[in-house]
Amino acid sequence: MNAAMKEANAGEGLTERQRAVLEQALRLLVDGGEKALTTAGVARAANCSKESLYKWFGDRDGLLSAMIAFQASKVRTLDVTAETLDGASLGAHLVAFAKDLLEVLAGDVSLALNRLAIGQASREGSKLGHLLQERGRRQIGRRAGALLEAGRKAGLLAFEDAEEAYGALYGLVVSDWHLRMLLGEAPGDMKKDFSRRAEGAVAAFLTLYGTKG
Amino acid sequence: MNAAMKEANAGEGLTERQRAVLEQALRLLVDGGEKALTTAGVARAANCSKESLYKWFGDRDGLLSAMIAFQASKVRTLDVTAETLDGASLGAHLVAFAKDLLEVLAGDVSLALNRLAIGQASREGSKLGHLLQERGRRQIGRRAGALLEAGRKAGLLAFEDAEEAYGALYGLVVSDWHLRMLLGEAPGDMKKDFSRRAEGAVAAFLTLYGTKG
DNA sequence: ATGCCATAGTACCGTACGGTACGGTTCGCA
DNA sequence: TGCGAACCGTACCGTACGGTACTATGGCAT
Repeated sequence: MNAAMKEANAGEGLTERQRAVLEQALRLLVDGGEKALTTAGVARAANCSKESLYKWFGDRDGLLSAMIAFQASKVRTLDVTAETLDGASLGAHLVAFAKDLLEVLAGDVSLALNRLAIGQASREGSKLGHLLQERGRRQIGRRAGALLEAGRKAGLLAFEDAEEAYGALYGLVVSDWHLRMLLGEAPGDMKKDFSRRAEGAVAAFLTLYGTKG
Repeated sequence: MNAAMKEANAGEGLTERQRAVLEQALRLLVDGGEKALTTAGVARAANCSKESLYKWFGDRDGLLSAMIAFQASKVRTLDVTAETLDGASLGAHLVAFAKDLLEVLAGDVSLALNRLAIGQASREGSKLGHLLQERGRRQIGRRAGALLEAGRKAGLLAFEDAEEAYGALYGLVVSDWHLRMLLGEAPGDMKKDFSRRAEGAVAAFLTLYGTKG
């Protein structure tokens, strides 16, 4: 594996070593929160030197940004193939999307990064917040947008503003669960309800935007 | 004003002086985030001594908890009088509730306290998170619950699980706006849409749970 | 007047963190 | 084999914060 290969398959301009370091940093963040994410701690956990951290990422904020970008680069939302949709398959796709959304939001890495970005949102013009928004929400929003658009093209959904319809779907699926998990409510207690919750939310969404009613 | 009076009209066991100090602490938090909320900074801003802070609130976490409890004690949700509801007044009440909800969530003190609690959620068993949840959400949830129950008693709403119906209303109203504001998106850009948003959400909610359709 | 209590202001201490500098080691390459 | 780059481990520095101690001051009751 030459240098070009190393740089290529990361999705970002990162070497394997740097990705391994970011992985350890994420682990630290998940386990102990932002307070545990010290430069010395990352260096110790990843068996690298602080000097290398500063050389690679500039400063602590650069490390945080790199962690967000790295995590986002790992979560690739596979685009739905534009197959022919009928009522049942649209419903199934929507339920699958809803479950995935809940699973992603309840993931410990996602929760930790959201907590990190929110905690830093007051200062620094919320740079991390915008990064997280851009890298995370845009991706999953596109998948939903494509799905909704396909449903409309197939005559199964009726809406004028796709953004509004997506907002309704998101709200029905997530409600205040995300905030509650961010505030510390154990996700473990909730995960068993994800399926039921996703199905109920999709049923309500189809009542609002489906053409069958 | 005697000592008993001082203690009485706060809603918490706080003297006027202590409430004034907490007010300054909230101001500091709103302006500069958690990083700006140092014991020395609070003492300087409130013209009090650090020793008094520790005497009154124990330690820094006690100060944070007191800030949350104090702020919650200020926001009293006036319970709706159980008047006779018709379709129009129920809709108006729901829209008013939705607007209030959005206004509260977009308030800078609310955002700052939520950011604070979320930032500390990883460690300490999320004590602040539970406190915020208990003091804030329960209040507004009760108001919504009473309203929904009144609507059902009047034959205007149909639902089996009030919690589920409330979750749908909340999701339709808030969607991901709260998270976006927590991540730093300027609330100023959104506030002008609150009315339209509240009305649309209530219309969708009535489509789902109203008895007219 | 006098003693008591609460509190402001300040000085102080220990610690922990961000960031830098330096010696020693490994590895690729000529 | 020798050289240089990258990097690890550690030591170091300045700063800032949480928390404590001490003094001074003003009000209040006896």
